Amino acid sequence: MLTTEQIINTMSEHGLRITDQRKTLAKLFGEHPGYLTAKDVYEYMGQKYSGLSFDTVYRNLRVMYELGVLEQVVFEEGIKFRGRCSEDHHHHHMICLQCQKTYPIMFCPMQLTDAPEDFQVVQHKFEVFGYCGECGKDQGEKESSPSIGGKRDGRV
Amino acid sequence: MLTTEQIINTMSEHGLRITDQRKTLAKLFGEHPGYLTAKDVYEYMGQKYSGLSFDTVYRNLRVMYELGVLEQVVFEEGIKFRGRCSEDHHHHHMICLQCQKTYPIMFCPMQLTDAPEDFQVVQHKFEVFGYCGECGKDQGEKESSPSIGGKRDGRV
DNA sequence: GTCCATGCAAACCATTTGCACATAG
DNA sequence: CTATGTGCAAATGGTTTGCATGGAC
Repeated sequence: MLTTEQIINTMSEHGLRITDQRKTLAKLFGEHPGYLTAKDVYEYMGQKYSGLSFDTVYRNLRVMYELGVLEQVVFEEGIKFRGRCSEDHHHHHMICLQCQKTYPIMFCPMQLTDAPEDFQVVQHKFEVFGYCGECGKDQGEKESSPSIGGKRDGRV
Repeated sequence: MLTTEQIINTMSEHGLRITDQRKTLAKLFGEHPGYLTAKDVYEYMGQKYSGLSFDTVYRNLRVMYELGVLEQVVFEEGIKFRGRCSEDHHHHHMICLQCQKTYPIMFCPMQLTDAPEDFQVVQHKFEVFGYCGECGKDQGEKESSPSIGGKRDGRV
């Protein structure tokens, strides 16, 4: 995953101004390995910036996504963001339903999927959901305070 | 995929009233093999029912989904519906980006994914996107009028 | 006749946009 | 100093809800 500095540098190189809010965003995504919704981010940022507005968060998430420092994934509950994965080789993810951390799976099923007949493959998705070692322990017990907003609803 | 009759019967058995609109919905999903958004459905139904309201469409889609006659999948553009797949064994799908038809993939990559360490797998998603034989031919040319709203934007 | 289904209007939620002021470079 | 970033308010788009009427059984 990109580090806080890498994120800031990329933004700076592309002519974006490094405001205090953006520094905080970079830090958040540079250090937090899981997926966050716009709301999660808003709530987190809100602790530090009292007058914070939702639209600024959205704007920055979008800018960062377009710049390529953030990834965006569609879950059932909505869109979530995380720092871009710096793995270079193609891979997939196991995603923890509680803490939302992701673990790379280097195995890609496409190699083994006999693209049938005349189907022209353009893209594929392979994602595994479950509970990671950390979160597997306290199965459904007390909310074991994940780094940021982790609800154990199991929806995907 | 479920047939029109199977859909209607299931609804009837569960005490739902078979209105004309619901018959049409059943027919739509019984005959159309691809994914449709609520809007697609609304537009299609609108041709036949002039006073149609969006909320009724939503309500019926929801009821049918909860009843299990429809499946629901999250795409980047939003949620889409299709008739429930009648394949009984676990399988995945190849989805045509143009006509939205789906083709089953019986191969499941989970067997081969060495669930690493202590990760407790709960669910997985494996989806392949591309163009099917039919749609592959006229690559990006004129809109070859897919059964219902097929835009070739390739987004997933 | 009873209760569910429908249309309408309004509420709701997430996201986007326009504008004036604040501030990084 | 200038252009970009921000907060505010309002618009937008998709979806849901409350209510009274209409229709299936």
